Amino acid sequence: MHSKIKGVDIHKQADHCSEKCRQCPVRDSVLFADLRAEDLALLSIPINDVALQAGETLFNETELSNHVYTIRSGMVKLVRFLPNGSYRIVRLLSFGDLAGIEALNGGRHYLHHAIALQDTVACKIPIEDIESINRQSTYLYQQLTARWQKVQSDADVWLTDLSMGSSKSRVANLLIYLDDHSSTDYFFLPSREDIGALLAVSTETASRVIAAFKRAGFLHIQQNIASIDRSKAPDYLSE
Amino acid sequence: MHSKIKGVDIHKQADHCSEKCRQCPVRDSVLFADLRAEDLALLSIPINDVALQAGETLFNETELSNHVYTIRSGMVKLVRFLPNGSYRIVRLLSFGDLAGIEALNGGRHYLHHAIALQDTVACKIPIEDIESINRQSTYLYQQLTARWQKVQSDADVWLTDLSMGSSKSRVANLLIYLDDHSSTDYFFLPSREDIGALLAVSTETASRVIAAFKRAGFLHIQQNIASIDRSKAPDYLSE
DNA sequence: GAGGGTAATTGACAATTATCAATCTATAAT
DNA sequence: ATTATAGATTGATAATTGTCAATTACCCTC
Repeated sequence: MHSKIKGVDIHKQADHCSEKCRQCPVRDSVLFADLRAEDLALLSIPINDVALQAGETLFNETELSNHVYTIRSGMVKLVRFLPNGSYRIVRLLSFGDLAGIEALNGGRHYLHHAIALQDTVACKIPIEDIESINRQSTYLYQQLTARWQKVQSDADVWLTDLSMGSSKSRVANLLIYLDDHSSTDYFFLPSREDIGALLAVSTETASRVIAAFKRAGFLHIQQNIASIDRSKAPDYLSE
Repeated sequence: MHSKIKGVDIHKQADHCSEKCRQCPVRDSVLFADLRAEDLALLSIPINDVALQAGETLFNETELSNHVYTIRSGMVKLVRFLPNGSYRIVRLLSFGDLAGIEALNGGRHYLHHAIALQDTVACKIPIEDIESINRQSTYLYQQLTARWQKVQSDADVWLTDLSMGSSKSRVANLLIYLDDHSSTDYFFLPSREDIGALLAVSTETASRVIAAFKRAGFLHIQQNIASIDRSKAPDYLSE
């Protein structure tokens, strides 16, 4: 596990949000997509971008949950540590996802550790802003419900495609998942240790299967950049 | 898999909801807990109870999602079928949980099959009612957010306690989960096939572990009624 | 370019689990 | 009570996966 230092805010000083959000390049697909201009004006508390390098922590399970984070680029893993010291990655978040959504339920702290898998930029939104908008209008609720809904369906994918079946089918499903969630024809391949924690298999098993997929021509790797040839996908998917 | 017929409505005729909900014995802990009397009066569409026997279906994945269901007693399994014919139980719902919560996101159909594990009573609530209340007041949002939040934390439990580690630790964690979610000192023990689908292990493995726990005195069974002696819990929990 | 350190790969073996099959048990119907 | 039936248990074996260890590949710094 490599949980390095906390990511630093790009914009150190307070920064009135409305103008920034109106110009946000991903506004159409993120949390405030449906907000009218007058709703945006309600935001008085600064919204800052956070840039993380691979391995840096977005938030810890124990820390006060005063913000949610919209992922603008990159990828974040949500990690849960177990009493015996092992850990599991329970979800991956990418473009448009909300990290720390549980903060909206009034809890004191987060449910996971959120750690960047690769270089990541996130928009840090104070909970107070969300609640302030919610008091004045109902436009956010539809967006928030959609995010919650995605949490559920992502969890279902994890439980059915990535947590059962043989190690080969799990790894194959993970590669397809990563490829599907990439906007390019290649994607970032996590370390073998992370793949193990993603799929609940040992690091060595993850390595063996990845190596076999490379030999079979199903997977190609250059550095951490990978691509798959679906025509050579193994036929035991979902086994 | 035994997915029998659809459960029948207890109250066949339309039934104005407000009076009924005010008298609902579980109102304090279910969806409408925070509603004031004048909000309850907004409910014009009938809300009916549904009684299911073990094995009966509450809803299918393919059916139109026009209702959510508050579980008032009993237990429901959420099942996802895989392309290859196998299936997995991705969650268990009991007292106070909302089944079909994904209907609130405007989708056409449900994400799972919901099947009663034991005799179950649920309160069938039209989506239109929820939306109608939401247009007039914000009291429901806090309740709904809490339910979504529970979906997330339940999924985390599934992924960490019930989907990784040895089969023995998974079964032990399941027994503790079932015991914790029971209001009595005993609980309903699912069939070995269902335990297998819950934990992503084979039916035979589930049977072997259950039998071993019985021999060890950790688990006691009479019919489908089970209880555990935590002092005899195996020490490899969360392994 | 050389060296150091971390991650990945591979091997050998042990442990766990799935699979196939048989037997046993409990429940319901006759 | 008897029998039929489905579920539970158990056995034997094969397949998969984990574990421990060694080796190799790769990246980063100097």
